[in-house]
Amino acid sequence: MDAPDPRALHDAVLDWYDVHARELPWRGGSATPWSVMVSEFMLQQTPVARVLPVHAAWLERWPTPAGLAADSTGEAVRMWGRLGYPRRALRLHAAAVAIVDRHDGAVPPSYDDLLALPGVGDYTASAIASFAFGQRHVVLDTNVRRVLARTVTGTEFPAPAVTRAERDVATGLLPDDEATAATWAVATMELGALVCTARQPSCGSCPVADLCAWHAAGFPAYEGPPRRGQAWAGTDRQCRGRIMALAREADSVSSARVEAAWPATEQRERCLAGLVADGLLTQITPGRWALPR
DNA sequence: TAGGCGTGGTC
DNA sequence: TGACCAAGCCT
Repeated sequence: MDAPDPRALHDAVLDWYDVHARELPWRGGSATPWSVMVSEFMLQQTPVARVLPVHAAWLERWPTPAGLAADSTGEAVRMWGRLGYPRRALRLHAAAVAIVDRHDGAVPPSYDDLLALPGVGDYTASAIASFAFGQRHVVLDTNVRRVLARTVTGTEFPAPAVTRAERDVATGLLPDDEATAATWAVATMELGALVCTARQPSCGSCPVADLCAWHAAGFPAYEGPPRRGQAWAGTDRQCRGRIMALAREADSVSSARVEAAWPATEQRERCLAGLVADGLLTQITPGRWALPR
């Protein structure tokens, strides 16, 4: 099965998006670049449904990068709530500070300037440049990678890490026109999020089912290397999460409370030290911790 | 580059 | 019911 005709793919995906796009607060003409940027940080590994309320509260409190930059990192971590990976809150705060310092408080439109910000990698820089500024960029997130793996390459899942060949495919498929390219980026992501999903894709209602190489090949099962699992029970991650939950809920936390939450001494001490080293926690007195003031 | 890093929902 | 998954980044 050959790769589908690019124009047919474009037309089908763009037409589908025109009808089925979700209305999200960080989309549409009224969304500011800052709103887009905040959403991209929050959506790194966190589902849309959980991001929505936190994103709204965040923008109400800090409508601009300068507002966040003027507040403490601890407040950012507290507002982050239970989105997970709280270091993202730290990085978003640091990015806001950098935007004030280097870009007069305005989210920069340049991919390179965006990429230089803390917590911004290739995906996030491309996404902000594309979604907030309408530029033409390859936006390769997990959704787009899965859509291209299936429709173009004919495999159920993409490789564990982005390959050169994969990037070439995405680049070759990017529409020439800037505005169309930006819509293509968000439309392919949306298709992956709503239809071409990881576990039970809705091929019956997919606009490109008749163009899809994986479909044409009879849905061959994934044969690549095993995909990375995430250990959880008993890990440092769980321990750190437990401690951070305590710290978010109170002005400060005693060592007795931490000990009750995580009895294993060695691991508890290691995680406490790690959280302090990461800037997520401060030791305010011997045996008492708090979010950074 | 592989592994660490939160949290909760789904089937 | 316990894997698997969710708009990744950093070291």
